[in-house]
Amino acid sequence: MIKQTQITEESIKVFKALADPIRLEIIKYLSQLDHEVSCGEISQTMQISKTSGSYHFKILQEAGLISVRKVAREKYVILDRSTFDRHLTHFWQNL
Amino acid sequence: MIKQTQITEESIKVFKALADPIRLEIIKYLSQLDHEVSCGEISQTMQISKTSGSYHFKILQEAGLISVRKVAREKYVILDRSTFDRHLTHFWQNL
DNA sequence: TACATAGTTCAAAGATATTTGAACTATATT
DNA sequence: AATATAGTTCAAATATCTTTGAACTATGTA
Repeated sequence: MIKQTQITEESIKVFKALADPIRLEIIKYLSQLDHEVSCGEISQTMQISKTSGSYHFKILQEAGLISVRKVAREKYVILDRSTFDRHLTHFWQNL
Repeated sequence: MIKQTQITEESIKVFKALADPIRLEIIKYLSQLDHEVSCGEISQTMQISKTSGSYHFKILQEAGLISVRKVAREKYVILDRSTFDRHLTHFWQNL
């Protein structure tokens, strides 16, 4: 029995998360590195304030597009490609 | 020479267009029928006002997700699957 | 011609999303 | 202990998105 995704809040969250230039740049950056990066490093690279960074990471995380690992003071993020697959690559199957 | 899509207004428009429950329902409906449908029929099916329908169709059209053919008084819409392919199925290639 | 139908446009109102700086928590360093 | 660093939270300001109804254009029909 294969789980069929509906048009859920989940899909909407994913597309909303993708519908912003800063967040797409973050995703692009993460996809090029393909390893964990600290939030601070990304904020610096994107030239955004830490507050703004924190906001965008929360949106990305709640959409399931990144996963987060906390190490002491720092937070490391990495793409969760399975979420991209589910909602983008397999868009028609899940509609 | 293959054209490389940037993180452009175009991508943002597509994701913004997808980030709304009504528009996702419209897309779902169109994908099931797979033929031209009038705007009025969709508005009725979705139970939205014609003004609201007109607004959402414009968003979808400007994102390139539907194409439109005008026949006298009526407007017929159909999905443009190539845009979905470009931005969803081939998301990573175009990033 | 008079009326109906399909869809658009406009501006106002309401709802959401984003940015900002200040204050905060928690950890690290001297 | 004192200071610095990484990140969060909050509320206010701003920007953007969506809905609404009224007025509109264009076409079809009696």
